[in-house]
Amino acid sequence: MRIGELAKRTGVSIRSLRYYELQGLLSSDREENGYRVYSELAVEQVNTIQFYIRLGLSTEEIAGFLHCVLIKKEAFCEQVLPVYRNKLEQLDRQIAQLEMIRANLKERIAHLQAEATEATTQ
Amino acid sequence: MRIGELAKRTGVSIRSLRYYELQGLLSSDREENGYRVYSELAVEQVNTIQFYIRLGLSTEEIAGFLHCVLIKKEAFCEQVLPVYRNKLEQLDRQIAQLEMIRANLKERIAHLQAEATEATTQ
DNA sequence: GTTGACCCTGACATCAATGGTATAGTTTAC
DNA sequence: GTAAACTATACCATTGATGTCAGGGTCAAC
Repeated sequence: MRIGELAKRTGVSIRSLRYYELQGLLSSDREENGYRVYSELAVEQVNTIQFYIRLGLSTEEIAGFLHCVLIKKEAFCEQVLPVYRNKLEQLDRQIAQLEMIRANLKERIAHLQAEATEATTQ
Repeated sequence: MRIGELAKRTGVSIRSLRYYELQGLLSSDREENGYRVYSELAVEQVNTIQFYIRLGLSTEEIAGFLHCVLIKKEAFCEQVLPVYRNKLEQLDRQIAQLEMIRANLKERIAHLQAEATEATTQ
């Protein structure tokens, strides 16, 4: 199939498919006219890429293990777990930071509301 | 004082001070030679800007109420509370999304570890 | 009169994935 | 044989605050 069909069947834009290729996540053969040609497997492959992207991984991180995952089961790809653990730590730090900001913000709001009430009751 | 001294006294880079000016957060007089000149008040003003930035607000959001906050108490600036509430909602959404990703990731990790144990005990 | 420490503006780079646009060649359907 | 639909590459834009560099003034001390 050509890129337009792959885009339709995966729900991923043509633009993104070409980007994945540039990032080494997806390969294609070419017709004589230069058009990209994909096998049926490409559909599953793009779905797999999307799965990892939704898991919060960057294309670069995915590139580190995608090839292995496509030919073996994920559990047999030793590259996967470190990436997962790394991302989890990163996520924990991000969430902690956002929660700290959130707490500060709530405190400010409560403070402002208290002052407003005070002004009203005076 | 000139920009270098303001930078030292606030811990904010010269680059950022000029950026704040561009965003309308900070103003300066100029010497005849074009050098920026700041009053003592600028130190506190920059600290105030930093305070809001650490609270997760963008320079654009800060610009919406900074002028008022600098001359009145925050509680008397009606522009502040909506920005806070808005940011809080946004933060809640962000955190919820990250936590969903985190949960998925933990599940994947647990799954992989279970498979690894299985393989060992076989 | 020169060195070094300041200051100025303007512009590009960063990070990441995606959208959009321009220009041009190819295929398909009528 | 032509119009519509598809594909190709190449490039710019987005987001936001900051770093960094280029090229050039200014000023003080020696």
